[in-house]
Amino acid sequence: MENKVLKKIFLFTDLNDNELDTIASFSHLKKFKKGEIIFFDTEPYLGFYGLIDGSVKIYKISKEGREQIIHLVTPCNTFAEVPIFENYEKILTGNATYPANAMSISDYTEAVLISAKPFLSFLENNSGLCFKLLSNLSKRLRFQTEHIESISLQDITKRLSVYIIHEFEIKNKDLKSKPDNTNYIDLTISKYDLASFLGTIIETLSRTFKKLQDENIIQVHGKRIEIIDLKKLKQYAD
Amino acid sequence: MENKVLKKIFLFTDLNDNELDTIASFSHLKKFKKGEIIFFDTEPYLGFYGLIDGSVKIYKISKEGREQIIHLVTPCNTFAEVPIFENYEKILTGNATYPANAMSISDYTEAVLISAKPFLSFLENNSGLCFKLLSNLSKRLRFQTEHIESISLQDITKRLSVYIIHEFEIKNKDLKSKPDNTNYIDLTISKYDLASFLGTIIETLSRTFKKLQDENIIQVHGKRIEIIDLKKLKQYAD
DNA sequence: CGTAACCTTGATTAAGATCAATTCTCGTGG
DNA sequence: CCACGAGAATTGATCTTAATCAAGGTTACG
Repeated sequence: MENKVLKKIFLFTDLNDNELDTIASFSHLKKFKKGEIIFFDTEPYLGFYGLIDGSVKIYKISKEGREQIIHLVTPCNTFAEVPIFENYEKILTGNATYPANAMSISDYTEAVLISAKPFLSFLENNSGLCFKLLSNLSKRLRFQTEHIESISLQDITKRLSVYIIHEFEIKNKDLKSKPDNTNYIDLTISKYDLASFLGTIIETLSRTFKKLQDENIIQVHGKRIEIIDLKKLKQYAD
Repeated sequence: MENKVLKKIFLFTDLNDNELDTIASFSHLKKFKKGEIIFFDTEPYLGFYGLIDGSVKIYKISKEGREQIIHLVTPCNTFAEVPIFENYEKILTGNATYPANAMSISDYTEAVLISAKPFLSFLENNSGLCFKLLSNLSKRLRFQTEHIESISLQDITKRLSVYIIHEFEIKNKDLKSKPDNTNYIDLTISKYDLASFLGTIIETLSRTFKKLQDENIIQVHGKRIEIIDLKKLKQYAD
């Protein structure tokens, strides 16, 4: 694998070619089609992933078959790092498992699998990387704290409003170079996955979209959500 | 502050006296009565805490006043480490805030506050500590993943059963030296807090206890929960 | 152009929240 | 030692939100 692939991963951007070579020696690129499983939460842990292209959902499934998305991974980010540091013994003996399921949710997903054991040795001599990992996990933790709060304390209208506004802000940030006068977002995930991310089911999501549309706050055209009344939407989001 | 106090904190057990002295130089002990606030989620971030004695709840509150406990802290553990690594800039400029609220929930709580900035400098020269922190945050992350799953996908009977069995197992582990033939647990938190931890309210918790009691699975005497039929309880917990 | 995946809409149900009224428990001071 | 009062917990009646069940419509793509 070429170093420029590894370098895409935020965690590795500061590494030099030598260090990247080392990591490349115990990593390999994997490709997944839409709907393909990357790992199950019962599988023995091999290592963590860096997402190069596409998107991935990390999720849990109840006995009844309902799904809750824990995390949506975007390119250049890593996932499934948690087991590496949880219990060193388990990594060495191969008794660690993944904390949740992961599935590719875009047509072409490319991810680098980085082996746990050699990565741990590498990490011992690289405190900068350690700090970056601490930062990654901390951000994830903050995000999950807010996810718990949202699912437990807010109704679905609020959760959806927060999501739309958040996506809208990300889009504006990306486009901040050119003045942007668009008033819509394009959903990057299916409505089924959006429902699961918000902790609900697709029927309820559909009704909530309709409710916001009936109140002239948004206009839904397939995957495009036009924001008619940002102020009212923000009121719902608080 | 004496080093033996700091040494109680799991994160610091491997440090030598010299290192402990350094940490002590930018830490100080604080005491809280039951119900006292340790920090609010709006407050500027000063540093993280190591709990010496008592117990602490980390929680969020909705606009309507409903509370969701994110995490229950037990002695020897740390809390509020997240902001340190999230955004270095914000720490330096004093713009970081706590991720949630923290309140003492036992009569006498003692906690050490460790200042963020000097701790970060100290950490740069101590990779062992870095690894321990990575391990701490990873465990927390795993726990929160399960918390999200539980709140979103499981009904309250299951959540309560899981909690009781978990507490029972902890108790048996602690007592594993002497053969233990007790079949009860004593709640270490108020029922109000238990409800909030399980993502519900006290009335519903009360009804769920009653339901399990009516089915002859447990017997509730105040804070003591007698387990009559562990097998059935495990069925509910799955 | 046919089929499967995706999405919407309606009717009904169920779990748990809310509101309200008591009761229980326990620490404090008279 | 008892009485008081506050906080904690229970119980009942009702309401609300969102899940479930069911049917039909749309879209996209080979």
